Amino acid sequence: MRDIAEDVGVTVATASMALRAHPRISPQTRTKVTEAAVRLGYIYNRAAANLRQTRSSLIAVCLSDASNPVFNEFLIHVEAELRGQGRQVFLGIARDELTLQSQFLQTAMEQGVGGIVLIPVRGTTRAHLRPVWPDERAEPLVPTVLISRGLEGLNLPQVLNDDRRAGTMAAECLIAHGHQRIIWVGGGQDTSTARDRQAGAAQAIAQAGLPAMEVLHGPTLRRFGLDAAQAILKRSGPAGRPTAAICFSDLIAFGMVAGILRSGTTPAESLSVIGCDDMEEAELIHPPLTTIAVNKEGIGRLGAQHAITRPGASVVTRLPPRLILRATVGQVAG
Amino acid sequence: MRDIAEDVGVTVATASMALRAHPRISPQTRTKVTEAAVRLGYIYNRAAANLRQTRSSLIAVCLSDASNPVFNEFLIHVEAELRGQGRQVFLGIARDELTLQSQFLQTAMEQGVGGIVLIPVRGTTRAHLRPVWPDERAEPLVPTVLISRGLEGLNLPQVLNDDRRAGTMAAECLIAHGHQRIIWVGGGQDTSTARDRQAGAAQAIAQAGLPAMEVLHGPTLRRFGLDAAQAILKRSGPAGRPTAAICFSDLIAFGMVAGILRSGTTPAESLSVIGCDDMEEAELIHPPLTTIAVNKEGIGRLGAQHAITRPGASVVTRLPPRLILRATVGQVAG
DNA sequence: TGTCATAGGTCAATCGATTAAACAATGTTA
DNA sequence: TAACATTGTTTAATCGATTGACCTATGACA
Repeated sequence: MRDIAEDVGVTVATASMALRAHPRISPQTRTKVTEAAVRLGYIYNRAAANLRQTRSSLIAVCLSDASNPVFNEFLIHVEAELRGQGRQVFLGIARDELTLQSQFLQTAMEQGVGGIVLIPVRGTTRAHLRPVWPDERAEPLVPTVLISRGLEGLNLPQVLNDDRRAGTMAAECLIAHGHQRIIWVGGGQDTSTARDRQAGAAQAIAQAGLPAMEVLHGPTLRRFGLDAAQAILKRSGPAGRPTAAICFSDLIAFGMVAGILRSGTTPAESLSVIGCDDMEEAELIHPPLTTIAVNKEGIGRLGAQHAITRPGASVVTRLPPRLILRATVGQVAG
Repeated sequence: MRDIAEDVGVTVATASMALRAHPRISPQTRTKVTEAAVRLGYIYNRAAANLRQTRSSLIAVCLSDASNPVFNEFLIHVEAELRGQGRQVFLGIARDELTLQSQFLQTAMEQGVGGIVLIPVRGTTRAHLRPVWPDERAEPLVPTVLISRGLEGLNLPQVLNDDRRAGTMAAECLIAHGHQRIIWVGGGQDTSTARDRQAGAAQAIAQAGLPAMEVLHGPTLRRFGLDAAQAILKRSGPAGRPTAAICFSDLIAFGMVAGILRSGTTPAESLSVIGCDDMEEAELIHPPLTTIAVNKEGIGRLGAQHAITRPGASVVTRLPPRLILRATVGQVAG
């Protein structure tokens, strides 16, 4: 920048203002400055600018875990929105470890990010957010938003899927197809997503007057779904086992579908499967997966916006899910 | 930092040195300073430090396209290695657009990154790298490394899979199973990955004295594989069509497998399929996919290292692939 | 006792940009 | 013609940390 100024014969201040098209600068000098900038191959130092302005165009995005592709789908939309808003992504992957997450938040603050989009690791409490939120009584140091997974009693903006509703929709879909013995596969009690979806499903089943659903908690992995499906199908006779499964996540549903095929049958005829998320591949596996679609783009984009302009207090937004009927839920005979 | 200095009763310079455990500072003052730092909730401003030091711990990582999950698998390993080395990730997703890629490289330089890991968008030339490499005769402004996809004649460090070998291995596997009519599905001429894999396969087929393989180029999408499989199976009688397909990427292979199942048959009995990449789900679909495994961790980690410490001139590293025999390749009858 | 090394700090410049306030030149108004 | 706006630019402080040069006790040695 000094070079430019010298080249044109003005001061650095003028050059700075000229480059930012400040109204106080005459058009002539501005063009001269911009030309010189190009000619000299000038590279704007955003970090220096941020330092002076004590605000930053860098936004931290922390994924609890990248092994579940659905989080990458969120990431894509968050990144798109941020870029559209002239922000940059400072990425962290917490690998489901609370300490990694805290460390990342710490470096994010050190790097001077202007906002944070967080898919929290399971078990996250206020204490783990201390790097961004040292004083409980005040607001976080920078606009911070939780997406996809909620954290209760936290007074933080959150953008979530309406997971309770999603669970209900899944159960209702199965019930409408005549299923009476339904099993819940996957999840656990340690994320709001899993808790809410399960609670929603349980509620719908209770409301329909059906026996309480069996619950099989487990990790969000294809492998778990695959093993679960095979185990269920091994149980003696169709009378002794559920006819349909609600999977906490599509990832598990994919595994179940594969497991069912490996057992030599198909989902619709032996064990109906409904997933949740509507991941990209859901319609492209065989047979195509019936699932509850989560508005990943809506959540990602709104989350990104909230990380830029702090929304009022603790706004919890829940976007409605949508039922996608495909081929893995069959009508119960009789 | 000023607050700390005042609190302890030293100058800012001393505080700075104390926090970095400079030998000139006595243990006593150091502990006093560190204590004060904790007590006052001090947050290290890495950007300011980088500004002064004119070097940065931020490393740019640019993905050509996040819709192919294999790039996310690379990302995970790159991130892990960078974090291990005390660096941070500045992420960009180019959505397969050259302009987005150039824009990202520009912002990366503006942000003052210390290195760049790039999976280049198809069609990338030196001109598109100008933001990082303005002067052709000199080195890039910061250590820059290409991973996964190579760019010819570029005098840049590259860490790649040995794609030619991968293509050869795939073809040899099919040939060993008795296949004579083999079709190539996916890819094109615009990435080194696709070109090399295809060339490797073609070579193996020629060497075996078999008729040249049919080629069906197309986008790296499940959908393309699915449609391709159905189209191939619709051709009149087994005599008139290939008995095996080499897919440019697992993603396409997944689609083909689904398409074959939708046609009411299975890969091993009607159209053998071999993929390339060995994505996480390859072993968890039904039937499990035979594929050529790419050393994604090796490439990701080595790439990350090269972006930190510039390796000698233009080092092109090709990591060897590995054949993973699973269930989608069948023996040809007769 | 005078000289010198050493330990432990302080001073002040610096990285690259931004910005409030001061200033000079020109035009405008009473 | 004197007082005042207006326009375009410069001056100098600032963001937060780092660092080479300089300074001051204290103890060691001749």
